[in-house]
Amino acid sequence: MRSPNELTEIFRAKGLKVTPQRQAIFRALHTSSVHPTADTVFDTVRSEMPTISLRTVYQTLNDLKAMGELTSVDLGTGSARFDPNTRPHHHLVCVACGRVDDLDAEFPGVTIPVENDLGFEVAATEIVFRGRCRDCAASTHGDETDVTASPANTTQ
Amino acid sequence: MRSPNELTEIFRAKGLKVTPQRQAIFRALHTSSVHPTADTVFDTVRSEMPTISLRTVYQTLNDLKAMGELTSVDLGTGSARFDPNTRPHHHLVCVACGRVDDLDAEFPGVTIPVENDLGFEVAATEIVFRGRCRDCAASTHGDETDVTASPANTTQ
DNA sequence: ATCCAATCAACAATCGTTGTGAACTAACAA
DNA sequence: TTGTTAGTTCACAACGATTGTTGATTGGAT
Repeated sequence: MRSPNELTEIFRAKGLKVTPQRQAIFRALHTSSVHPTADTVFDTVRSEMPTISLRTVYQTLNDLKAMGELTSVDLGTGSARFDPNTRPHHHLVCVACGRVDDLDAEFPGVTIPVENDLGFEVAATEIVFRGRCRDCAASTHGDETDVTASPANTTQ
Repeated sequence: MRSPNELTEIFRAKGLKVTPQRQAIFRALHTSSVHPTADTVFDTVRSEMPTISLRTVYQTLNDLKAMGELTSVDLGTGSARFDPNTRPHHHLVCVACGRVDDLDAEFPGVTIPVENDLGFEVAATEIVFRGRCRDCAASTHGDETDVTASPANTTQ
């Protein structure tokens, strides 16, 4: 997570220009608490800069990703979410509202059991908790939709 | 995992007709060890039934999913993978060849730490190990591509 | 054998994302 | 300031994965 006033140096250091579009996109990313999709960023930025194009949003997001200033995650929600948190962490995905929260925690015990070892070289371990966020859990008592826990990202 | 000869009863029990297409798709799913994409199933079935359409494959796959005979997982590889294993399990995803393997193991320690509790009601926990499968690990020594472990499904 | 609902498959649409190329502008020098 | 230029923006179209539509076909209970 970077403070908005660092952005000038971040871009300059890579030889990239500091355009109003990039500033707005950067700001939109760092003020959003949820992990926005490209389209969400687009909508946010467009409210203050109506002429910006979705293409520019994608391009800038990818530039920032290439610079290591953000990561993108695909949680099976249909579109990629962009995350300014570049440290290793896991995710909480609300199946009701689509909200994605970070979980900064370590799970040292999570390794492939020897009896299941297939010679797989693990580079990264990702844990996703699916369920209902506090708000959705509170507001949906009685009219449960289908939450029957399927083990992996069930595609919609 | 079901044996192919169960399929007649499975379909009949749901009032669905046992068509040659469905038989072929069912067979393709249960003989493949990797988790095939719809397109992979399509190619497999087409080799013995050249007239089948991709649309029918998607339709049947979704029917089987609705019947609880398979699950679909989105591991950020660009397309959904279909998995006849309907019991809770986790996945090993090869970043080099895209292969997906099941991991039938329990991780009882994987719960949201109390200090991170946001009132989230967990319905399912999914763990994805990303790295290189045995074959790719063996064949890529020396010409490493970018495996820099980002914590969550890095979108391509 | 007949009939009706179920099924098939060609076609086009959708959604998220990216390629292209021409117009534009931030950054730096004069 | 102004000019130059490399780096940017953006309208348009393309792309891959998936789904909707629909007319024609067909399974199978009667």
